[in-house]
Amino acid sequence: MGRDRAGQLGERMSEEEPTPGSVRPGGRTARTRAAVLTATLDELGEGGYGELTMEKIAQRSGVHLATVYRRWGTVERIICELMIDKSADIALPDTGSLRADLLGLASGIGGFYAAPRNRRVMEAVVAAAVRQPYAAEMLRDFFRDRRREAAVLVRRAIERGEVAADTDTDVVIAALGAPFYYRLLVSRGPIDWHLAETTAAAAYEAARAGVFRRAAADADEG
Amino acid sequence: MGRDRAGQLGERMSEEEPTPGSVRPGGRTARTRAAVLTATLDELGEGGYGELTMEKIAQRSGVHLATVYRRWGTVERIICELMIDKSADIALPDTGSLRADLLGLASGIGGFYAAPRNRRVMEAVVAAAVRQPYAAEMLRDFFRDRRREAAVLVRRAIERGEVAADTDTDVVIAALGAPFYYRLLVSRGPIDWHLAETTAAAAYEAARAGVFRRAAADADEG
DNA sequence: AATCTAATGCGAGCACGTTCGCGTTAGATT
DNA sequence: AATCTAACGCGAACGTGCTCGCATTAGATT
Repeated sequence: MGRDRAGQLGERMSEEEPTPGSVRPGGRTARTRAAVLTATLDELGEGGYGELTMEKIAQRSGVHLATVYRRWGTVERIICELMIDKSADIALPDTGSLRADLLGLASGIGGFYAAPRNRRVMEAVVAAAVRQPYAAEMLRDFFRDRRREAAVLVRRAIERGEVAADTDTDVVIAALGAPFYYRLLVSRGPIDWHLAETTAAAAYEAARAGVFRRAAADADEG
Repeated sequence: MGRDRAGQLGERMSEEEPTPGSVRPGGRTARTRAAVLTATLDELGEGGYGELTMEKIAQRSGVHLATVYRRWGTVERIICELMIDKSADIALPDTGSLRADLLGLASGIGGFYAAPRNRRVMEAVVAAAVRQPYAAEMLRDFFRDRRREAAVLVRRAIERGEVAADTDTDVVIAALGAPFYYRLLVSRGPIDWHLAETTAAAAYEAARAGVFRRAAADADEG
């Protein structure tokens, strides 16, 4: 694992100076990394992104401030690495019906963000993405990949004939996820079971109605 | 004056010392305010939230840095005020059918965020909300109010008998809005006509199917 | 086990954001 | 029009975030 971390995070175009920690990923370096990421997660759990500073991370982790700056440079980079690291794989169900699969995925997402700590990490990543371009790229790519993984649910439904063959799988998954992030970032309410249930049902009904077909958005009505 | 500035810039709970600009809102004060908000909007349009600083705002607006600090204290407060100020009323259609009304509202939202400048303001507000509690409150309340205004579309549909009487109007509007903010903040792609069309159709089909009813989320199927 | 050097610890120094006190301006009041 | 004072302009000073050079440590290599 981790034998070549070059190009792992931000934009490293010029082939100079490997990121500290990328050449000797063993023993001490790994401990430092773990200590910093753990400390960051704890700090985020307590105060959130607004009160997160490099100094607090350094103090809590026991790693020297200059070391933290050398390896990550900004709190945003640490947050990005933390998210990829936590990358809590939300289980992809396979029940045999799209409706149940979507509900399972929705409850997985809901369960994940019901934990305040995970919610804080997500908030921090989004805020970081607004401020730093590389964080925005990371966020975009990360979620694109996750949607691609989840798209298999819809492909199976297509094979079963539950939804139209030209259904845009990515859009279905995006439609399933969107309400959670709206609740998380905009309306800022609790993420509960009702949200998961409603969201899954809405995505299902829309998909069944052919709303997400690639060819025509509104094919079967009127 | 200036005998006791305690608590001026922070959270203002205690009934002391009015915010600068609130006592004499006329002439010069109004010009200063307008200059700062305009400058902030321009700065956001160019560099985004990440490169927004009090000093840039002061320089571009021609207002002295100390004055900007005294009246707003943080860029986040300026951003909040800017958003409330811009409060670009997205028109609420009244076509006689829920489907067309939802499509009209969606295209209104889509058209608004298709402008990079408006998109940047929204991004900044969300980022600000993650960092500062009062910005989070403002954001939550602001969007709650806007959803309430838009809920009339759904109420009319209920009266016409298009959807169930116990349909949760707020949830319908939230479902209509969510995909835009997901696109805006997470998947970070362009906000185009197709998104508006798909989103409106999805919300409509789900509402028709009874997904958003208050009593039971999944009433009419199976 | 001896050697090499990436990674870390340490503290000084720099830069920038932020605050403060005081004098001035201009809108409001009489 | 004379007076009052909130709001503003100005520059100095403060604090914090961030960087840099050097010594030390410890993982990797032979």
